[in-house]
Amino acid sequence: MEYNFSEIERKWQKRWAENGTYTVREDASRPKYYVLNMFPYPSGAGLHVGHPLGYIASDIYARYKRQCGFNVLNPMGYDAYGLPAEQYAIQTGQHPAVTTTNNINRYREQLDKIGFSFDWNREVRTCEPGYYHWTQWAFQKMFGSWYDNSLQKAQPIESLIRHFEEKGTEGIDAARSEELSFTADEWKAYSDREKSDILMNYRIAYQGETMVNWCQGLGTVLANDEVVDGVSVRGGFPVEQKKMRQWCLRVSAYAQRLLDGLETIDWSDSIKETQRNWIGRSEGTEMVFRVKDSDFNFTIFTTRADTIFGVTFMVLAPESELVPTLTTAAQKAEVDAYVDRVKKRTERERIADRRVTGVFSGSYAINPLTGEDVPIWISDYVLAGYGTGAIMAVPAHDSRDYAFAKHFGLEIRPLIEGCDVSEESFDAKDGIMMNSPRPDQVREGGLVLNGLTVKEAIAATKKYVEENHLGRIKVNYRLRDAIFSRQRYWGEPFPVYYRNGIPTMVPESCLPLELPEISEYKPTETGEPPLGHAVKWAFDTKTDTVVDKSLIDNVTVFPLELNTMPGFAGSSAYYLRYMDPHNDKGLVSKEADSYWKCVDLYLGGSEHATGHLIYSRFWNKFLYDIGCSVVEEPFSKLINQGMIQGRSNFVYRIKDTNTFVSLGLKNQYDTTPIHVDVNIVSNDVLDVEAFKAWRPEYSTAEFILEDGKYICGWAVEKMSKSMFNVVNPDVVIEKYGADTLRMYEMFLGPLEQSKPWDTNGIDGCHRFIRKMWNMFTDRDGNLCLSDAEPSRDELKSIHKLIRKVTEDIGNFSYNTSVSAFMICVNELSALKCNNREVLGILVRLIAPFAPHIAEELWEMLGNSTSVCDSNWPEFKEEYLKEDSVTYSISFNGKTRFTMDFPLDAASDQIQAAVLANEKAQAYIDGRTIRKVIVVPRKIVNIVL
RNA sequence: GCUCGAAUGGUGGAAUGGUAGACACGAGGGACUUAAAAUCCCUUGACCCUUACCGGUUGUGCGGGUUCGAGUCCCGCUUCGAGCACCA
Repeated sequence: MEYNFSEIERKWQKRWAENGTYTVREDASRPKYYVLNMFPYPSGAGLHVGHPLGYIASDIYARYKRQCGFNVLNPMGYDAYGLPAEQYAIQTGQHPAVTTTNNINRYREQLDKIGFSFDWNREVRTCEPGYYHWTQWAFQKMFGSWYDNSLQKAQPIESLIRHFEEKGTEGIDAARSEELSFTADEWKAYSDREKSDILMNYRIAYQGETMVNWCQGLGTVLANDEVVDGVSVRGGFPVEQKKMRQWCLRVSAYAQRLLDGLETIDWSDSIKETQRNWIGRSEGTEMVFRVKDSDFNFTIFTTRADTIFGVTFMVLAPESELVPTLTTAAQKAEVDAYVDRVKKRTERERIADRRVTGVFSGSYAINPLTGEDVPIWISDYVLAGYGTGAIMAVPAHDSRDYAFAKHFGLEIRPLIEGCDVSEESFDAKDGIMMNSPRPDQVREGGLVLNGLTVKEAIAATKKYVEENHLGRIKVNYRLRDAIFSRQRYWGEPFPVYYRNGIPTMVPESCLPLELPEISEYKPTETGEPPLGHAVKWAFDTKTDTVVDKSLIDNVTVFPLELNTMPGFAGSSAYYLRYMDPHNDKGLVSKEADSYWKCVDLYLGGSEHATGHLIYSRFWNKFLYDIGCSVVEEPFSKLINQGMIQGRSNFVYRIKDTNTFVSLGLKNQYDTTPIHVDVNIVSNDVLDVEAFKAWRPEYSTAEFILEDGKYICGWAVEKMSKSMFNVVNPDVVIEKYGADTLRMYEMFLGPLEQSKPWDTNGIDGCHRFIRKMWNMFTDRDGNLCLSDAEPSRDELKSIHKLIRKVTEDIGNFSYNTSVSAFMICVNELSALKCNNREVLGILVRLIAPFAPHIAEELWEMLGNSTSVCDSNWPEFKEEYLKEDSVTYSISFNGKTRFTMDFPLDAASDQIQAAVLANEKAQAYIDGRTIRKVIVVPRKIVNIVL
């Protein structure tokens, strides 16, 4: 029987589906294991060979865990809302739901061919009402919550209202947008509108007037992680800063917990570091500066309190609320002009042009330690959104302050011994402090830092500032709240209506609030988001139903929200939904959640480090606070699989001809490299006939060959259609089968590393699979197995494999385990092994990697159950034991010869035997032996 | 600028401080074959010695160090990649 992979693979894929082999249920008698991939956005281009890399890796792990006796949850679904489907809809008028469904079907078809162990009964699609019901529900819960800093936990908003009614803001430590202060009586006197506005200041999902990243090209606002270098990640359109009323999520409230949580999870250092950077915790001091000749004072934030004696000016952000207050009449015109100019600049221009600009406000602040007057300047190098939007400038020890001081001719006062500030500032946090003013020059009990190290000086200043009530120790975070509205159609609608302008939640019983049909996917003429086109988009509070907009009377029928939620909304809690995907009473049942708890192994690309992986950690922490998720961190182990890049091939056309010259000879001609479809190139050899047929203009092409072949050049580039380097897994499966594809993708290199797809090595994997197949059958293709006792060599070989593969899967080192399979099969072939027991072990070991052939062979071995339900083979050390051990004998660390010793020989016996050896004497040759080192089972080193 | 990674043959990549280059590709040679494909066997870091065998030198980005012994550990660089970035 020949190895007919297409028939075998079809047969088993069908049988798995029919038998529900991968259906999983909660089972308290078995330990659980939850494996998850980041679910894909089903794009129109379908899968290329890079997509399945992570799925294969996690499928191997899932299958392995199952064979180890775990009840494994390995689900798959689709992140179905997104911009490309909507952009396509704008162009073609095709409903995004239609294109999305088509794309999903295509993905499913491709995925099924690879032989994954997904439980498709648990599939989720973020765009389905049954799913986004719970996205909307979570949003409402966040709206109905505030964050109590003293408990470090989300609380129901009702408890805050109660507190306001009893004590006003007194004694509340809440995460908030702005510091507010009012009494219980004042609270009670506020109008509904005012109360709503005040509560927005505390809610976890809130509406706020904030600076947002507005992208004209996409017609929507974007989150910080969706903007890179001042342009949108999708489309590369310019992004500007604009003040808009938007829904936001108070992610910043969770900054410290998001940071602390990193210590408890098994993620790569680089991802953790990226998240730490993004959260940007910075420990420093807030100091209050009085304004000269005024009752006014303001607060600055600094991490270098020790440099207080080097302050020679202050700087405010142009957007700072302090600017109008601190600008003197004389400076007003100049300041206004400057602020105006800054406002007009887009983020992009600000980044591109970093020339020093600024203007003097006319006012002076008083250094709280020295009493000295320092001028207050305004400049856009200070950001309004960070710290207090105001800084104390120390040009000697901060490069930005230095550049500013040089430009405007301000004083630069060095504070660290031996530093040279004539050319640049000395920013390093080391050295010995100097130049503190003498105690008698400043206020009584003045601070002197001379002679201290920078670190000591920071601590001493902090202490002094606290004790003298000049400010306080403060921790700042760079992490901002997430902007949660998008002016787009293809997303979750907000379950919100506007009761006389006050945002109000539709009752929970009305969820899901379904996305309405619209006639056009563009913004309306009045600039409203696309949902402005929806006719049936008003909320009737009498009947609790969605009704026609024409019925809006603002008495019982109100307009519904026109924004939709961003992409990360639907992907933030999908892992919980997989636990209980058909539940219509809740996101996830208590039982399912307490059984599956959290994702044990999560695989996905590192590009989600500052987006999805922050948002879903935040989202889960919130659900944990309100008792809907049993663990605080959703993903206990994370592996970032690398990207598969394209490997492009080139042909070289001689200028102004239709003649192509092979790589090795191209230097003899003047040539232009041209991308050629990698699918008509094999091992860098061009299929000349296929090339002629590829494009009409090449039908008459001529070739200059080397050794009768046309050799193509190559380069590693992004996998993309325009480079003709996209490889479709279907094509590979057609030619080699899914098992070969799976083995080869793993063999390509370490999972976490990015690497180019290179078909050159795939034959090796395919040969290996055939070779394994041939071990089970004789020359005529008949099954030929022996029931004899396995030989010692066979057992040794197979147990070496058990140990290696078990160890490698644990480390996700799949490329080395594929090698181990090859070695073992070679060894067993050489031994002409056809032993039923040994081959049974081999089949069980390879089942996670190449499940189709494993099932087929497992059946041929006479088993009636799926190999998925077999046990993982047990490793026995005893089979690896040898009679003797070969030692390398080294002299001064250089290996000269080898010797065998009995297995249990003691080191002194070994020493004696080596020294008695003739060869050893030749190397010693009269020199004194200083030392003899015996490394058990490996080496004897004689030091002369 | 700060932070985190990485660097090994023609290529992808292996190596708990202990024989560097496993395994695979490619290349070269051979067997089988009318021929090709497929399959199998041998060689394959560089250099030197040798008719051949045997052998030797050198070798993991660069420079030091620790060690009997370093691709691996320590110190100092170079280059590449990633993240953050007027974040005070």
